[in-house]
Amino acid sequence: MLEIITEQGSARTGKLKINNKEVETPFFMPVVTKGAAKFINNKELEQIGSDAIICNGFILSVKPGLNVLRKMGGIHKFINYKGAVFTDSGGFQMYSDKLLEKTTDEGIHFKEPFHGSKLLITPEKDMEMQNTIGSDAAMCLDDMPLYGSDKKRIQESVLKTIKWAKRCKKHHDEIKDKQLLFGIIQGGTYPDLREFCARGIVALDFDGYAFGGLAIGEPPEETFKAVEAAIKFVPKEKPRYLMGVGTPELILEAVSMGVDCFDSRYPTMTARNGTMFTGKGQINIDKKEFEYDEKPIDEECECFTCKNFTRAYLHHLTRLNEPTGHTLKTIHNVSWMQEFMRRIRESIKQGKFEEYKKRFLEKFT
RNA sequence: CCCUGCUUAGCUUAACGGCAGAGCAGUCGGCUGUAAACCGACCAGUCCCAGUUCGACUCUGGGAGCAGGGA
Repeated sequence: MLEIITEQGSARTGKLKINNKEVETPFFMPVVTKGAAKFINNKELEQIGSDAIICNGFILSVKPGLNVLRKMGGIHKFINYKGAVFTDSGGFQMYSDKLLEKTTDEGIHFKEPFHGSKLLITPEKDMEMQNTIGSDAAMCLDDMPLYGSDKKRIQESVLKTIKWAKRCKKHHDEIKDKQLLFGIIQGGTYPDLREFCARGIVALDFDGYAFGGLAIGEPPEETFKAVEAAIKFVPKEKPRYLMGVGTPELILEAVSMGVDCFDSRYPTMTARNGTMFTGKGQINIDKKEFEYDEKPIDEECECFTCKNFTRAYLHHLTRLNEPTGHTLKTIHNVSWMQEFMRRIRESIKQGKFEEYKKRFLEKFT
């Protein structure tokens, strides 16, 4: 479970122990939806300091399917990754109108991603799925409303999310396994609904708590308002997970509010599109100004890409849309992000988090 | 010197005589629990000069440039 080592204000650093894996908090999980992040393999993810990743239980249960996962000895062995594996429930895939058919009280009716046939995911099935996959931490099936939904819809989502969480918890308890189960708190950007949902979810006593349905287009102040409204009701000794976040700025702010855990496709997706993290802010390597630039992406970065290749070369590869370029860019962004998390943890341990945050934000424009 | 063909945005090209469009390149944004090496915006054009016509990238005449062929 979570062992808190140092606290500074609401920010804390600690160790999350799951299934004899140990992950220092706060940490960032690269998104490994189908068992592979794009343009970077799982060994590379390990090597550059990703102690945890998140896969998608729903997608994996469709392909390669649960039989393969079972026969291949579970997710860790199958994808050859030693760190902690979280799985997402598939609730987020409601966000894709290509996948979503409808939701009922029973569960989510999906269109099967590869053939389009209909597929009902219930909380119970979802628990079986994620447990068969063998992840270290599973997520409850939640009802994820689109950004901009009216309050009535968010209210409905909160009630459904709590109801499903109850069924998830009950079924997960029956399975009897070391796998952790996280409850997800919805509520859009309405503080009262966030509070209501947090109380309802926390009452069910999960191993960890996630804030869902955020960072989907709302302004950052709204994101934080929502987290703030909910996080007060989450027990201190339980890990808190802000799903889908994100950018360095958002992570810093969330850490100072007491969040321990993040995941986002942001570093890998933006890398492919040319956006590179540096200590001075983001740059787009696709721009002509880097054509003759002999510097590494970030002069203070120690990653494989920065130690070996110039901006000019990465610019060139990007222009030609070369897969190797995408790989090198992805390695940089993920490495940079993991180094960023290390520095956050270090600064909390030294009681200098607020100074670190301030200094970072001054330079990161 | 003669004959033939061609000329539309930086490049490759659309448009019965009826609103000059597109792809690539370029510039600028965006990307946040990934069926997304993506999405959006902007920039920019009829080789030149006359003529016919309500109206010309399109038809006629002249010129320039390029390519091929013949002396």
